[in-house]
Amino acid sequence: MYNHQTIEKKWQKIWVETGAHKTGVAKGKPKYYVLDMFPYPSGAGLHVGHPKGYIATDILARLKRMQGYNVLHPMGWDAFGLPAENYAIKNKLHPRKATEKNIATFKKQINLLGLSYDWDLEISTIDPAYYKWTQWAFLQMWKKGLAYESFEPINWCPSCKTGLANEDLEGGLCERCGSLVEQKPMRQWVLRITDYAERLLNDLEKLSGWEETIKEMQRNWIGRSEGAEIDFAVIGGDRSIKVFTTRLDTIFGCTYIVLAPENSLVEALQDKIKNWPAVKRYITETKNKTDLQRTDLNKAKTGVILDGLTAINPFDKTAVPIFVADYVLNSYGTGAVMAVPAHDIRDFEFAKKYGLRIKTVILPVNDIAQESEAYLADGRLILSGEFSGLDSADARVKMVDWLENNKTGARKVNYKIKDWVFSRQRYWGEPIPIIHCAKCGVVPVLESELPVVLPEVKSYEPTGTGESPLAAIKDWVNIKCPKCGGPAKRETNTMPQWGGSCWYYLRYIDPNNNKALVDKKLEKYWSPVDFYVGGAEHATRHLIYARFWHKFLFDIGAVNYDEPFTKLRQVGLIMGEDGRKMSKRWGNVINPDDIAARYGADALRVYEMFMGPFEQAVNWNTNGLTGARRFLEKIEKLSVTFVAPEKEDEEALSLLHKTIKKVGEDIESFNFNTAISALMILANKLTDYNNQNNYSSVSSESFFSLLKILSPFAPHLAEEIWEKLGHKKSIFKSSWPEYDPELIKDKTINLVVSVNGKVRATLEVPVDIKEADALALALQNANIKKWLEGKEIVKNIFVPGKLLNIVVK
RNA sequence: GGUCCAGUGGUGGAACUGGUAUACACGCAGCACUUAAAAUGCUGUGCCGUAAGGUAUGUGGGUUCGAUUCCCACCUGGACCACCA
Repeated sequence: MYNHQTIEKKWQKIWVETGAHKTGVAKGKPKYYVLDMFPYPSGAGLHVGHPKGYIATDILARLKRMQGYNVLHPMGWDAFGLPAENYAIKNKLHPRKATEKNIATFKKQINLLGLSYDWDLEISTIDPAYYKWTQWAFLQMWKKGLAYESFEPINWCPSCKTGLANEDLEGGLCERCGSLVEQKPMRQWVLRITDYAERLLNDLEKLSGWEETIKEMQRNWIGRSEGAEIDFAVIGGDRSIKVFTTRLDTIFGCTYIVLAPENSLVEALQDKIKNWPAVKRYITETKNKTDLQRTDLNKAKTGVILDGLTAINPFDKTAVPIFVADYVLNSYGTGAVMAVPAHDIRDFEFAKKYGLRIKTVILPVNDIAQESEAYLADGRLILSGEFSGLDSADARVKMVDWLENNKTGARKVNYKIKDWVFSRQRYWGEPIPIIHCAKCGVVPVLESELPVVLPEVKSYEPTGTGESPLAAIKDWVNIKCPKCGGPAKRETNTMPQWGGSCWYYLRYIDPNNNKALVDKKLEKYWSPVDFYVGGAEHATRHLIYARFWHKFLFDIGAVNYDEPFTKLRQVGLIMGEDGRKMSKRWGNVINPDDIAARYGADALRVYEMFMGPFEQAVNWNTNGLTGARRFLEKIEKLSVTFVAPEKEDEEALSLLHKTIKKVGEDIESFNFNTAISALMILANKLTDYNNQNNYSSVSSESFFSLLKILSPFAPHLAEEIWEKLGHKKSIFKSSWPEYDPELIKDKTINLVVSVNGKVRATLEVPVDIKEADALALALQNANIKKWLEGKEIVKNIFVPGKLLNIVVK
């Protein structure tokens, strides 16, 4: 038994006093940048699930330091944003006070676990010296035309009283508070992330260190589709209708056109709509629907015809009716579609309901088409003029050529990703550094005037007016125009939380730089982040936003690399013992402080890494901790009872070297569970030997190697034993042991002998045994003889070093 | 509906590139130590069977000397997206 409380307190104190975790910058050493996604310091504090990723990166950081790297391993706070602000409002505390308090709690909890962060580099997004550069980057985007004002309807959360980006929704609900999100037209700042869509997509190919699942999620989110934009001339109107389609091969089956209710063409027809009360009513009804109601897949499709208007199919010149229907989204493509009911489920459903014509123009090449539903797959074209007889894929190419030759359409690529709604009508965020002048319009704040500091307000609750609470501070809002000197007003919207987290990993490199976003020499040394770890929930938000921001910084020459994160791993959640997410609501929260106090931080670290594969969600099980604790005690006991042998035991020594190899490899590949399992097997072996002999199996040098490979997992205990065994300098100043390739080679193996694929014997033989010798040995084996009796040997399969399979009949 | 992932003992899980399935740990049972309990140590532990042996990686097929691993179909669960034309 060891007293974890004494040991852990002691070493945590020593590490601080000796500056053990200061970032190394020794010359001639390679660099390694290990980073956690920095947390929002919410009011609830940490539960045992939060540190899982931090423990993993800590193990990696400690390994890399011992391997002789200069390691950058920092931590900071994503402290602006709705959660912090909502917490502050609820608890009647100023957001800054609340945030500071939460940061203190988080930091205390993190430090209990013996994590080796360099706290000298700590940053916080709410620090004006930090957000100066968030604002600076925004201004650079504005200069390049990537930040613009828009008046389109956007997602509006009536409870948080702010506009939200598409990425902030979960199934039509506000991701923060769960309220039904409305569509509300309002002025807002938007970042043109769509300009980067192609690069964000293509450069995923470069990211071989990312898990395929995350890349796939980003591909889906960006949602690239190739197709054609087609002009349909309108009879009875002065404008043509543009539609986007990926299925140009089906155009001869187009029997009507549908416009989204918000389509600008519908607006342009205002005069006519006056005479169409049904249309007017339909549009009003649609506007009153929430996004959730509108996109409910179960509801029947509705729509209304634009009487008297027809559109002309450029291919066959047929006239088709035009409808307005809310199953068409204005935000995608042109907000208008050519409806091909025979080959699209949605159009099929709509056509059935309104009795519209269904014209089949694609026949399956092999199967038989069913008449009761739309045929969606590719096939062979019929009733399609000169294109009849072609296969779909071929037809799409020829038909788009035809469109371009006839100037009635063109090739077109569309993306699902939308521009990033970047303003929030809330207090707790970075002020957008823009001034509105009555004469000059939008004027940027001078770079020399940055940061625009978030002023103190009396009431920081959201107003719901489309302005943030900042609008109420007259002497802050009213300002002279930097261009003409006339009266002007500051922008009162603030940035979303995702702004500050787009570039924080650069700030750690150079946390006090007030002259530039980052010193380029330092950035060149440390960038990119070698290993990045965080939750899967950031796959399509933070990780897309940060890649976009970083590419922009690269384009303006502020950084040297165009992808910020080389390797990326996601942490699997730790669920409650009941299998539900840990939450106050279910009363299943396990607090890391309690566990560390009772079982020790080292046991907690070992247990969390041993629970299962790193990426996978696992249920917490306090019983499982005893296994981790027993393992640590076994090691401690080995150290206390250590007696150096005259000669090392060969088997134990070989196992040690195999374990050194495995643990090093497993840490780098994040297979912590198998690394710990290997350490346990080694500890068990050494313990067994000690129990059977009066001395230990390996030399003290070898035992030190065991301590070293244990140390990233259980740093406190490893330090303590290391010191007790006579070392003056920290174990983390020692170097990671090398395994001896000769020692890990097996001299003999257990050769499996099977008859017809069933194992009948295992023979201990030299590793390099030849087939003939193996067969001769096998044929002498009594059990094998029994199975071969009366049978004829057809052939033998021999896998050197593994098995011999005798096939009989 | 789309995209992706997974399914192995009572439980968490392991198994390299197709080559001894169930490593390691929890739990459980028995034993030792103890006045007793806890702790610790030892032994056992997929299922059927006294054993020999048989059988087992969601289900059903296939390829193979040999399949948890590869292929096809289905069932179940999860993640993300979702009227994206």
